[in-house]
Amino acid sequence: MVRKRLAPEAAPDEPYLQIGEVAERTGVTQRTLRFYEEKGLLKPPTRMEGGFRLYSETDIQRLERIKRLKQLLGFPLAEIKEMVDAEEVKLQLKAEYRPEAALSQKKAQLLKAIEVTERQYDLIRQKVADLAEMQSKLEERLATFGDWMEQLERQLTANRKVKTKV
Amino acid sequence: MVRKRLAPEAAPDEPYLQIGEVAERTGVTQRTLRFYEEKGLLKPPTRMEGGFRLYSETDIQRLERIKRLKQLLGFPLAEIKEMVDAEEVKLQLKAEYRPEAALSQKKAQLLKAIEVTERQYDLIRQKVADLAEMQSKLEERLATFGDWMEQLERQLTANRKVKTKV
DNA sequence: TCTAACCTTGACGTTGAGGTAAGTTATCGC
DNA sequence: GCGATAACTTACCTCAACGTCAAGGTTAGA
Repeated sequence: MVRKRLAPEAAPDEPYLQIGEVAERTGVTQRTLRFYEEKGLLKPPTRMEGGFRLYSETDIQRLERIKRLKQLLGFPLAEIKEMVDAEEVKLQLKAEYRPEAALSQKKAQLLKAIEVTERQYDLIRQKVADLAEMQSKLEERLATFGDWMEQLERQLTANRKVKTKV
Repeated sequence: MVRKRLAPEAAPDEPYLQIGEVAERTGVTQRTLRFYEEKGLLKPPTRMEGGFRLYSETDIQRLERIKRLKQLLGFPLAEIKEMVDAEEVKLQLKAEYRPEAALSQKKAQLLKAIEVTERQYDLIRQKVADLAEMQSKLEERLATFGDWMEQLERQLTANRKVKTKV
């Protein structure tokens, strides 16, 4: 687990990371990284001559988004993939905002992105609402527990008094 | 899938349901019901003479809570079990609030219930916060998309004008 | 009492999400 | 160019959470 070799510093502009570094920094295993790649959740990163994977900062950001969605929503990876893909459309659009051609095609893409995002949004809104309700119920319950505890305490001290009296 | 026989109407007070009815009404499969029982998520229901399972209304309520937690949190069943069990402690305490003996024992139980509930509460609070943040980000994104769409529309109509002119 | 519909247990299969091990190849510092 | 360390692929394993028969017992209604 000790990392002796330095990260490849050859890259001048962007700092590329090998799989071990990425694993360490993000807390996922190398296996998981390869697995996600296999499943299309992460797109194949660039490689060194010898085939070693080199992850860019954007790759890592995507991974973090995946982690987050997975943890927060608990959905199967296939759905997570869809969601992250939808985000990517946004970046794509922003990137190639130049070419004047194919405007209507761009519109179609944008429409789709909007649709997906809206679905996502509704889903999350619903979940927030449900969870909030659950939260308030738990609050109530904790209050009730507090009351009971007080009562119990009173009864206990009362008992002690009786016993010491006898 | 067609249900021809009526539910057992023999029970005068509480309406007990057979496994098929429960499955139909709750949307889970019979297999899942047996599986949850096996895993301790549902306690063994009462049975008819011949061994047919008979679920009470409270059994079903417990099942619904399980479904809800599973859907909202996406946790493994083992954890869901813990959570639902914690709720049950509450009911237990309420039920046997009579016996004056073993007060301190009751206190211990209550303390544990409080602890578990607090853990649950914190967890959910955190989740709500995270999801709310994600929600607002999605909102932003949708707004941005809207702007882009407007721009696109403008460009498109401009294009059309040019073409018709030529 | 007979039968259609329902239920029982048992056992094996499947899918998702990785873990683990083996054998081989790369990289890097010396 | 060598040795240590890290990565690569391939393949099999695991665990959770059910699905899917198969073979037989139960129940209610005619």
